[in-house]
Amino acid sequence: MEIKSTEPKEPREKGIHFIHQIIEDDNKTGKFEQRVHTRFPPEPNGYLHIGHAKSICLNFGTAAKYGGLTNLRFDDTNPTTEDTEYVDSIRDDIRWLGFSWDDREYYASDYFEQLYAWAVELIRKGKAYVCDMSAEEMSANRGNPSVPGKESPSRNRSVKESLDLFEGMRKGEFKEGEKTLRAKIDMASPNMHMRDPVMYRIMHAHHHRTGDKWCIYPMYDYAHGQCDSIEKITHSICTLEFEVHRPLYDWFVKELGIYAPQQIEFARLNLSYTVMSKRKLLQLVKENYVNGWDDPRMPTICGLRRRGYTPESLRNFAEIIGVAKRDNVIDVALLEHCVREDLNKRAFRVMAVLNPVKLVIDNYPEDTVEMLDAINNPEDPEMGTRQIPFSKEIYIEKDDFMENPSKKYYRLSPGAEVRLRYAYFVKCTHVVKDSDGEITEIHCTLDPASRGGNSPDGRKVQGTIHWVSATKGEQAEVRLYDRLFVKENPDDAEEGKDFKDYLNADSLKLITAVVEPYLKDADTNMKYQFERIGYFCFDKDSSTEKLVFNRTVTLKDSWTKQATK
RNA sequence: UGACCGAUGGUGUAAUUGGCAACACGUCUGAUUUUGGUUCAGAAGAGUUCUGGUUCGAUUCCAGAUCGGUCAACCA
Repeated sequence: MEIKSTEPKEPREKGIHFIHQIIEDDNKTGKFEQRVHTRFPPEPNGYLHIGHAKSICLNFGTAAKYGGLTNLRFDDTNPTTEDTEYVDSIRDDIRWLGFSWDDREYYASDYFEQLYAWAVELIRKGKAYVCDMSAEEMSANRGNPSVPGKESPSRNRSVKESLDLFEGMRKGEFKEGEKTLRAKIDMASPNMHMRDPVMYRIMHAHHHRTGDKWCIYPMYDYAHGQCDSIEKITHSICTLEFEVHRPLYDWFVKELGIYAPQQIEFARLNLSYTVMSKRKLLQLVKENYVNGWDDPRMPTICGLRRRGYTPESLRNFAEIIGVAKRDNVIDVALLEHCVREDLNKRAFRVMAVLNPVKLVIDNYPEDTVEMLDAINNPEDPEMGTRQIPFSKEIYIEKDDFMENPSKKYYRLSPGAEVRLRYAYFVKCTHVVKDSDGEITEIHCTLDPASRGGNSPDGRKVQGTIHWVSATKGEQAEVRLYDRLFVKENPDDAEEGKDFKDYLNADSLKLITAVVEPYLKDADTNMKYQFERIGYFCFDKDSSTEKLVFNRTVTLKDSWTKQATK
């Protein structure tokens, strides 16, 4: 007799990505004594976008997975572009996403003194020198990938002289651009970054943290690896474009003989129908194509938040898209799927009519308002029920009535019967039109026995439509957002055009809707589903006189898809 | 052009590290449904850029080619 093995299959996790594989290998060999310590290193010169969210989730998520820590480190080595406004927004965004760096909030500028001392050390070792060349000269002498560069005349000046000049640079004895400190590596290297890269430049600029203490500032390449080293970072995760910088990153650490973190590069996120570069996002804001960094059409974290995205949905998105090294374009439909999935579970259902037409129930008493029970979320009974006022005159969507319906249309039409959600079955008797032939009123009779939405005779109706009492409903401004661009890749512009030529003219539609009275008490922390329409959130522009809702995303709609076929 | 990196359905990511390609999104059917939502059942869609090599066997290893990306700021 065959004995079935009850031995469970090795519960090996399938499909872990290459970065986690590297970490698991390192943990096996003990390369970092089983430590995992990452960092998220934004430059405070702009707002974070969903691409950064991917990186944040990767860094914080990786550390959490392997029992390690993540530092937040502001890469503030260029005082002319950076500002505390950005520091604050970056902190908010990371916290909102759900991650914590505890008290490990660092700044590259915290290490300026140490970086300076190390630079002096490199000069002493003959590995760095003060260069007199201007930016133009330097560029002209750098050569190109196939032509080696020319060495600077300053390259062979004495250690003593470089030391004195570097001190003079720090003391402010030179004008901006007059001198630089350069690493002495190899002007003939096939890697352009190794051709005596600049380590320090002179900038007589006020720094948002160090004030006027310094007039020389380290370059990214000289600062980043050393900051990682000081913080004992194990895996320094960055995007692909820094791959060619890695030899330089390793060079500094090696020449200085200090602790060596490992830089690992992954492919940045690209999303269809949007742009991701800081420069372009800034342009959209500056030139008023959108209303600020947190415009709900922006791919910024604050924009997505205002749009109604939840941290959970973004984290799940980051998880689902994976991490690899090949260039990728993620379909926005996947992002939308992630919010829908999350909002379906948590959104409070309400009824709102966005494009109203009046429906009059002829056999219903004039002055009666009755309260009907409605379920707040069929996915979560714990969210309870509420009452909705019903009256003789109500609003329904224009789309939910058709005078000459097609075969598969099962909403309201002359002679047809539908269910008013949570209310009654109604049958259309006739319509009233104005002189232009526009329908102004739809008349119905209701079946009193169907109160609540079911008929005792067991009769079925195909369609259920939503409605709002004409007398008890509230007006609200509803902002219907759609994708910002009409082109899948706006960066891929035709001759003579640029990404702005592909802006979607209909990315925002403002309408006045009528919503059920419950929403008078709406609040910004709540997520709503306007039944049969989409997910919406309460916008901060709301006031006591005006309710404002943003459409996060529509519901999936297999009807219009079929109807427009 | 030189260095570095990459290439798997429409999109993204996998494939027990050499054992006859899986998952998700999207698309399409159908069922259920007081949301044409959700849920459920199912289908179509790639033979892994190409050419050789190693091997009983290659998406995986090797060589070459092709295509794509990144890099020539005193930006990060």
